[in-house]
Amino acid sequence: MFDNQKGSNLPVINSEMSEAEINRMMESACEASNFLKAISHEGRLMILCHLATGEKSVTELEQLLSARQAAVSQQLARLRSEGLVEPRRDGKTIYYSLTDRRAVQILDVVYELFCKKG
Amino acid sequence: MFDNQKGSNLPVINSEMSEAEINRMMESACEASNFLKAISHEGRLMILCHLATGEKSVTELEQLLSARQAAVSQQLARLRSEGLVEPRRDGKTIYYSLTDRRAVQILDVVYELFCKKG
DNA sequence: TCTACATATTCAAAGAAGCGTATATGTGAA
DNA sequence: TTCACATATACGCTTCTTTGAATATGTAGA
Repeated sequence: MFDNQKGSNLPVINSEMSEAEINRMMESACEASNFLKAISHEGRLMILCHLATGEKSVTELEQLLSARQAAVSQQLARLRSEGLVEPRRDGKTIYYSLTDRRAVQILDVVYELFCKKG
Repeated sequence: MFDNQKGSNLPVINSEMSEAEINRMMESACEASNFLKAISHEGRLMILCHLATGEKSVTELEQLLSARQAAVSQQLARLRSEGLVEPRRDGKTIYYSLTDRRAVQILDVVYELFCKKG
């Protein structure tokens, strides 16, 4: 039903692909699934959404998410280790901001698909 | 850095939002994260990619993924329960196809971001 | 220096996810 | 009906993820 004819730009995967091409594809799938795992967590998703409107301190995020300090900090650590966010220290507080355009692009689509529907 | 000024259509989340709006947003985030969890698995991601080129039988998918029957079947069950794929029986074999345009759209972006880069 | 505050890290416990083996279901053909 | 094939499900096991509690680090100010 929703296949390539319908405006998708997805690759055609066929049996003529070389082993090298298959391997590259598997690697990409692995990379992509790690990325998706990083953002497929309600709290982390909300953090990314909030950061999309500009940098926020950890305390601000705690309040916005009604979550505990340790939890938010851990979620930020995960996002940091995936290279999706970046800390900036100003005195005692640390501000986080998005660093990865991929996060923004996916977020855009996700928002479009899950938040704008009736 | 990557905030709304940069072409993103993400919502501005501010303190003037009503509680109802916040709740709706939390619900959407939950729904979205379930969806993302469903596709953030290397095997399921590959299944979706393969189905993007047209329907495939379970046996075909087993071969394409070099995975065992039970594993593929379980992954399909998960995708089915999320409403992302749909089975069609023809005799003894069952063909799966994509049913959710959201999967295709996300896949498109993911492919763009993870497979087309240098 | 000591204290308070903001954030990070560690670690154990709880929970969820994925996998393999075995078994069940459904279908067509003999 | 019986058999073989395609697929699905159940169950136990292992591994990954998330969380809370406690503790550590880093910074500013007294």
